Amino acid sequence: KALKNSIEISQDTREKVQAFAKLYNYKPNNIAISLKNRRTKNIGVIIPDIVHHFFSTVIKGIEKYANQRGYNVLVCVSDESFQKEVINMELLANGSIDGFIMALSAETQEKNDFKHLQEVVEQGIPLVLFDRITDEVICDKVIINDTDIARKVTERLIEQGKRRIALVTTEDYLNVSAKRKEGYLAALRKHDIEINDSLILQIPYDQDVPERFLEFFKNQAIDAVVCVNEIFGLQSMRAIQESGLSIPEDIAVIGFTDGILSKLASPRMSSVAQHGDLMGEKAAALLIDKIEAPPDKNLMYTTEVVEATLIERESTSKDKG
Amino acid sequence: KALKNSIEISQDTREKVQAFAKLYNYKPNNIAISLKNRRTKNIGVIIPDIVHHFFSTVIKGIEKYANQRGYNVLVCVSDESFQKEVINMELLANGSIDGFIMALSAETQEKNDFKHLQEVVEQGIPLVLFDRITDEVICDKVIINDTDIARKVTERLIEQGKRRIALVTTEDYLNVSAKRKEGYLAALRKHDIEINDSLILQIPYDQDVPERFLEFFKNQAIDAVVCVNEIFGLQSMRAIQESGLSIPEDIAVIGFTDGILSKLASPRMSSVAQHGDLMGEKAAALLIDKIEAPPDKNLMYTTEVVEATLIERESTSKDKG
DNA sequence: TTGTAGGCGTTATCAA
DNA sequence: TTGATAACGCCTACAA
Repeated sequence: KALKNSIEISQDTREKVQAFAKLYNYKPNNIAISLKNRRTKNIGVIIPDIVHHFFSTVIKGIEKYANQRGYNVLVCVSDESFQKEVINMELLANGSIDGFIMALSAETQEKNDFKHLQEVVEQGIPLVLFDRITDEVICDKVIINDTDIARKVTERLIEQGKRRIALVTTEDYLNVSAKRKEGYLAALRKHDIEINDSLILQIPYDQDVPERFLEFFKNQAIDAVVCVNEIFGLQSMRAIQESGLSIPEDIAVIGFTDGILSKLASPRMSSVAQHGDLMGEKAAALLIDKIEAPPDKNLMYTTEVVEATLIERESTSKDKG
Repeated sequence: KALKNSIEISQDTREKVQAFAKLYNYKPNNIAISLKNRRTKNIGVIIPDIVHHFFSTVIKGIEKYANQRGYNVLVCVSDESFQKEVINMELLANGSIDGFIMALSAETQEKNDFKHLQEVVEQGIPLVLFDRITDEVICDKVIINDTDIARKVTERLIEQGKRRIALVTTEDYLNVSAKRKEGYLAALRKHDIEINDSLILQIPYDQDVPERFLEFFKNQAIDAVVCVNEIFGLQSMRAIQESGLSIPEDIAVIGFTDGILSKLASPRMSSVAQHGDLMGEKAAALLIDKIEAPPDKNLMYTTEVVEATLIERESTSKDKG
């Protein structure tokens, strides 16, 4: 009490106690406090890969917000592996953290197995999913309007007179890619443009195959391309340039994830900003609110949608049509 | 004991106890174990910025190694701020972690104030510094051979017939930049090339000023440039290209941090690989060894040097002079 | 205003 | 083999 300046204690005693504490360099032990309070003030974050700009941006957002509210962030990387995701969750769920924020690994999405998540939810541990989510787990979620922005972006290209618009994407089991593809198709349909499967290039996640890009752009007439991430965007740009075509005159390019790559590409790449830091902040806010809410009021789950925005740069022409 | 299959317990009782534990979904509480054992199996990592490719690579290495040895990783971002670094350290030092791995914030290096580190060391908490280190704190360290590789890289350019070699760097208080500059100067001296201050462009850390690059390359004869990081490398390439010069014929470019940016630039950028993942692993190994060593054997401190390597790509010519 | 006891979930120790 | 008890460091309730 003296240390906490309680008014129950005489000024005199307080000073003495505090002086003594300083003298002996006393610091309350977090672990003991955690044990006592049954809360650790740690939040666990599990992401597929930390080296990707989008995910590190999200972590930064989580970290920033969580620190403000007195929480620390425990980061685990699943490395796109289902098994690592499960192991990491089990490890942290044993009392190391007060709640989880996570994006599903590719393998988890492929297998469609969410038992580990269900279990955590049943144990009453708050969980927030972001970006790579699933409808099969009921919990708070933070996503961007993937379908919508992909549709808008595609329509923007159509407005500019583009007709043979390609899509470079990953495999469909990644829900974000699937949604972006949906938006792309919707835009084409709306404008009565024939859908052509040969204009869709599907590359397995994180596989490095420059030849496929080159082949794709060399062998057919394309006047614009939408890529579901930054790396595909840059690889497309390179392939286009190597084919002797110019950007944006011959082919316009739009990518997703507005990171450093987009800004420093030449020409600078138009890109959909996913606002990872904002997503991180929102996810952390949802999580900490749930953690700190009285146990009875924990029944409502929200899905927050962060509005993605198209940043137009030199890889698309600025004029309307 | 029954849960841990101790032979002191009869087969019969063990089975009963374990069945019961499963039935009630019993999981030992990490916090209580931590309190009892006086160790958390957590390691704290404090870095200036997580969005930089180099740092996220290091985290990945730490994370990977630490997990293998049963440790979790608590990440804090100092955001290049002295104050945040201090706060984060104090927060974690109160029993949340068994040891620290960190790279100093720019501000800390500028102020040259390391009291918070000294304190932690005095408290007996193991500490490993990497990349952004200081000689004033005695602890384990992991660095790359900055001076050496910068010298080699510069000499490589000289071998190729380059004479007016520029350097793009940050302010000198960042020890890595200072060392790289030293290596650059050493190479010039060794080959009797006059040192010209106007060939050194110094940009404050993380400041975005494309004009300065343009001005720098436009207004003087330069035939090669060494950049202390990837971003400066790309900005230089862009400025050079915008000035109508070609890479590597007119100006050869070499960057540091061999990340995605280097690989996806056009032309692909030659770059010094800092092997962040390896640095992370080594740092984690040093730290965990110290944590787990008997308290008397904790007197020797090592500085591990990871050999940086030059990855030659299209932004420098392959031939020798 | 101050001191003491009990408990958070483990594990180690010792007695039964 | 088994069961009881203390201790890790803190906080809170209650007694003095």
